[in-house]
Amino acid sequence: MESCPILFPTHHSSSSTSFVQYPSHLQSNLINIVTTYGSGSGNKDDQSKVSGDHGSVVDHKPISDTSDIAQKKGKKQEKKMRRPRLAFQTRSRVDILDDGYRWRKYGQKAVKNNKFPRSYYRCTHQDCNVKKQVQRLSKDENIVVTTYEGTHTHPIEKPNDSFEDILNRMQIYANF
DNA sequence: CGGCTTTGACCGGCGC
DNA sequence: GCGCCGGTCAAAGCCG
Repeated sequence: MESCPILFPTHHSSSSTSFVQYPSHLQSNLINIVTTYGSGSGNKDDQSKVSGDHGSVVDHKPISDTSDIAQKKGKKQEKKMRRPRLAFQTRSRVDILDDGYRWRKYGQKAVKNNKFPRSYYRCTHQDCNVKKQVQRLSKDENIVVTTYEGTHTHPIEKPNDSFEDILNRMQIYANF
């Protein structure tokens, strides 16, 4: 996997097709980028009311409006905190890509159509609610799909060559 | 020792 | 209502 610098096109502009070189030490080659928005998945996120009580998780305040009761009937129309979701596929032998941020694994679940489990990570920051999930495709063991959800509210910790630029581009995509 | 991974339980949404 | 399915929690243990 080493010494195979792959280029991937950034298709943000219709005319100019820029390429970003992928460092070989990342042991991964970017294949595809898909940006979606959390319209379907609700932001149930942390209810902070588990049976374990006094969980005192992050004081994540929901976006409860004044007329939340009235909205409860309508619901699922707007709001839902459309946090941007960015998914990109890489051809890599390792699941965890060092993107410069520190992640804490908080779950691992097996999905139906894939024999490989999906890992859930969260950015280890107090105010940073960025999550990401990593999954390896069952069809191609070499393909790893990494999905980012949210936007970092703090600067990157370990700048990583081109990866920072890639992430920066992704943020641009995510915003609009 | 501290931070992180592991792992089963739990929970909410959705479909039957 | 029940069970599947995907996402999260949290106790315990691992590892530098």
